[in-house]
Amino acid sequence: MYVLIDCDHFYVSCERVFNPKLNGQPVVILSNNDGSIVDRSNEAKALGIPMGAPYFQWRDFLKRHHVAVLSSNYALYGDLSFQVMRTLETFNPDCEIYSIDEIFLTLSENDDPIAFGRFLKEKIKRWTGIPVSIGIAPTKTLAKVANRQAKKLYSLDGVCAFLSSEQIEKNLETLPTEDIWGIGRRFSNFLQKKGIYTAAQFKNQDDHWIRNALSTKALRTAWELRGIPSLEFDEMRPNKHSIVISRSFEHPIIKLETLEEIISTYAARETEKLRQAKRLASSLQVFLMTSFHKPREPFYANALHLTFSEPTAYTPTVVAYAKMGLQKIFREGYFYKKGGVIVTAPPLNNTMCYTETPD
DNA sequence: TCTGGGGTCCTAGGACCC
DNA sequence: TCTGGGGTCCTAGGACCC
Repeated sequence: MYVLIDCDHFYVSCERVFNPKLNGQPVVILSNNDGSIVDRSNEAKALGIPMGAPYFQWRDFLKRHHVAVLSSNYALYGDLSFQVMRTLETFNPDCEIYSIDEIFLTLSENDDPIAFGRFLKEKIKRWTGIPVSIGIAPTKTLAKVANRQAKKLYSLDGVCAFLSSEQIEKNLETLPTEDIWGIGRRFSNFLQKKGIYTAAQFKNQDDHWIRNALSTKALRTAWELRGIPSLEFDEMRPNKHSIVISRSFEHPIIKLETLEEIISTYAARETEKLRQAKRLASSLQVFLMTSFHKPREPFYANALHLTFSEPTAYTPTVVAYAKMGLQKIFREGYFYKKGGVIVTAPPLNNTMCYTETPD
């Protein structure tokens, strides 16, 4: 059996650990530039505030309803995430850290799923202050579904285990395709056009059809929904393959020189990250785009991939390449709203290890 | 005025080689 | 009519995730 532990409205919960006055209050957390709402408490959700909503559109509403509004503090969230993960590892070392607020682990036959889930939930809350919900099922994808139920049905008290195929079937019949883990908006729209609206319908489709019409990944998702484990369980967190720094600019930018400054800063910061991780970048991608949200203005987006002559973490080299790429994709006369630099740093091996360079 | 940032995996197609 | 075929590596782009 697979167990998925998912922290409840994680960013809000982190803030509450350090400011208990926020308990029971409606709270929202804003994205980097205070651009949009990236997390909200149950109380805020109950007011009808949607996830991802642009802050400026909701500012007055939030004020009127006395919603606490906080800028995000990723250093804090990273810290608490680490504590939650470490707590879990003391009870079960076979953990797969899936994201900042989710962790998978496997359960042996002998354990009572519900009792184990309750035990973990209580320990994490007591040791870290973070509330979690727990889903338990025969596959990771089904554990996701169970976790959703655990959050939704108050009577379950945060722990939901799928212990029979009847129970699984019943849940999949009411699960819309767009809420299946691994099926996004694009695929879900496509499926609906074909008359497939629920997870139960989806999993019963022909294998060849799923593979050809969607993807091999979607096929694996179907198997998982049928109860056949088809996703890997990575106990060892794989090394990152790429590092991204990208930002929406506060104001639209027209001039190349301004963009050059910004892109150079991103590139320089990435070399710091590389050296911290003791990695070398083999290539770099720089991208640039105008706003998605201005249908009347001309849209332009472009990206360029450049490979270094040899893997590097040397700031001047990376900055020079980033600038060179930028100059090639830059077009006069557009209002640029977002840009970024991605460096790809392949998994570690002996020859690619970073060693001190005069920098 | 103002709409997030950081990731993964898969595939099709081109370049190159024998 | 038909112009070699197969393997491998790389990249761009699309789909998805939190």
